[in-house]
Amino acid sequence: MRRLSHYLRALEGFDRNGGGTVSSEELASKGHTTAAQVRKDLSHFGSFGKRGLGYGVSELVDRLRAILGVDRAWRVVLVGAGRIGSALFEYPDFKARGYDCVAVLDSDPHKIGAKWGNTTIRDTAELEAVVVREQIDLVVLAVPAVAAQEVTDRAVRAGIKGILNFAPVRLKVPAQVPVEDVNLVMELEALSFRITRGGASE
Amino acid sequence: MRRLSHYLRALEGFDRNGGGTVSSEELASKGHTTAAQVRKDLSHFGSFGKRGLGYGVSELVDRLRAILGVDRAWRVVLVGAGRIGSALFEYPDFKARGYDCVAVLDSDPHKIGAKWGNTTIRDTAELEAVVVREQIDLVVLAVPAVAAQEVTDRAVRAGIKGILNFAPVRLKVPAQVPVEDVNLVMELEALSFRITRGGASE
DNA sequence: CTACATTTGTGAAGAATTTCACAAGCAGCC
DNA sequence: GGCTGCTTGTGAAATTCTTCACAAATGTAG
Ligand SMILES: NC(=O)c1ccc[n+]([C@@H]2O[C@H](COP(=O)([O-])OP(=O)(O)OC[C@H]3O[C@@H](n4cnc5c(N)ncnc54)[C@H](O)[C@@H]3O)[C@@H](O)[C@H]2O)c1
Ligand SMILES: NC(=O)c1ccc[n+]([C@@H]2O[C@H](COP(=O)([O-])OP(=O)(O)OC[C@H]3O[C@@H](n4cnc5c(N)ncnc54)[C@H](O)[C@@H]3O)[C@@H](O)[C@H]2O)c1
Repeated sequence: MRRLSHYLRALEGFDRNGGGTVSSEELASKGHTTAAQVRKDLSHFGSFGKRGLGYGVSELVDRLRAILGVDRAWRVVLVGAGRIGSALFEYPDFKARGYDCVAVLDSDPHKIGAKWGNTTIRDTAELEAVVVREQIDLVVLAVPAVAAQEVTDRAVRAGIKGILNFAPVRLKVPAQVPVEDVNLVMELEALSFRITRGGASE
Repeated sequence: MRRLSHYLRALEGFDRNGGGTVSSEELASKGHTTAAQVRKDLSHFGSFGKRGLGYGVSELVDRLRAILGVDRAWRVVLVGAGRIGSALFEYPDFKARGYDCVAVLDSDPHKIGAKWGNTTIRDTAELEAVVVREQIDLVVLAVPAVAAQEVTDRAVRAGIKGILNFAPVRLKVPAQVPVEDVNLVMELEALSFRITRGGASE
């Protein structure tokens, strides 16, 4: 469920404002759903929250973190030190959420050996070794489309647990390895689709 | 429907390989759905495709382009010439799809006046003027979260038609203005969610 | 022209998701 | 303790999305 992430985001806003509890109504108003939806979603994972009061903010944050798996550190390798790769590498929110970019790989001899902060860009040839030695959980794939499948296959064989893919191709992976695709062109197409047909309907 | 974009992507692969027609079966195998789904989706917009044969590739491409609104050029302004902004600006697939980044704005005096290719970074203060004068359709928002709502409000007032938002906030907009959010942290959370619960289930 | 092999378009069945509605639980107050 | 005012948790209804199944169309081959 994608909405759980939204709830977590919204809750963190409340947390800072000292509030002790939130009602499903309040949670729904952020994160654009209904109160009933919020309750259904949460009840699906257990029943926290006190009747008559609402949900304890910090308790619910902890629960959601556990459900989403953000209550631990994830070790990430970035493959492809290009434009998108560098933007992602420096994005502070990843680290803040426990996604630790412990290695950066590229195949371009001009880039290998360069330093980004304290991190040295290494050769993609080391992928398998890095995954195993550094106990990598996730790959962020920011290589050109033609290279994406090959890198994927090698990462999967090395025992990676999941892939965030920016290349506009559908990766073939075994069913146990989840892939999330980010395709910016598709987002723009969704926009123009919604504009050309009148319906807004977020 | 997000799947239409996938169909278009898949079709373009076929197009180059000279093929005259595709069956719903073939389209389904790429883009991970079923043949029935493909037919339902397409029939919802009219009935092209010949029984016994399949869909004419180039005709279907044209139809999908029209449905998605990619059969025209979209004029885009990029607001926020930071790390993500620069990656997006240079991303060739946007232009290839008809999304033309005709202006780049930023509020940082050190960046204003710099050139990216032939494009000069201008002051965000000019936003309204640019939207009107350059007939901008879409805003790509790549500014820090705190600035996002303000830029949005101004763009909306200036008559923007849609927003692609990279800032991790839920923008308040009138119902006629569609917003697509890109939130990379949420993608990673979706990954770790799927990993921690066993289910792959793309 | 007729039989045949395909593949679409679509109503109907089935599944999944969302909304409704309300009993049950909790805190505060008298 | 016994009301009162809220808010959760959750079956049941409603809605939306997906799959099934098959008649209707189209090209081909004999
Ligand atoms: N730039 C964007 O805004 C953007 C947006 C969405 C998606 N993407 C996608 O992200 C990918 C990268 O885009 P980019 O703009 O950063 O491109 P880029 O050319 O700037 O960077 C690609 C990097 O990958 C490296 N590389 C190539 N083959 C490799 C391999 N086999 N192993 C390791 N590294 C390899 C290259 O040396 C280069 O450094 C592309 O698939 C692109 O379609 C980019
Ligand atoms: N870097 C990433 O990989 C990444 C990924 C996802 C989302 N984001 C989001 O994208 C946004 C930008 O991230 P970034 O990493 O590019 O940050 P950045 O700091 O590199 O760039 C932000 C740019 O916006 C400019 N800016 C600030 N206020 C402005 C205003 N009012 N008008 C116009 N320009 C203004 C700044 O001068 C700067 O150039 C943030 O909201 C961030 O959360 C970034």
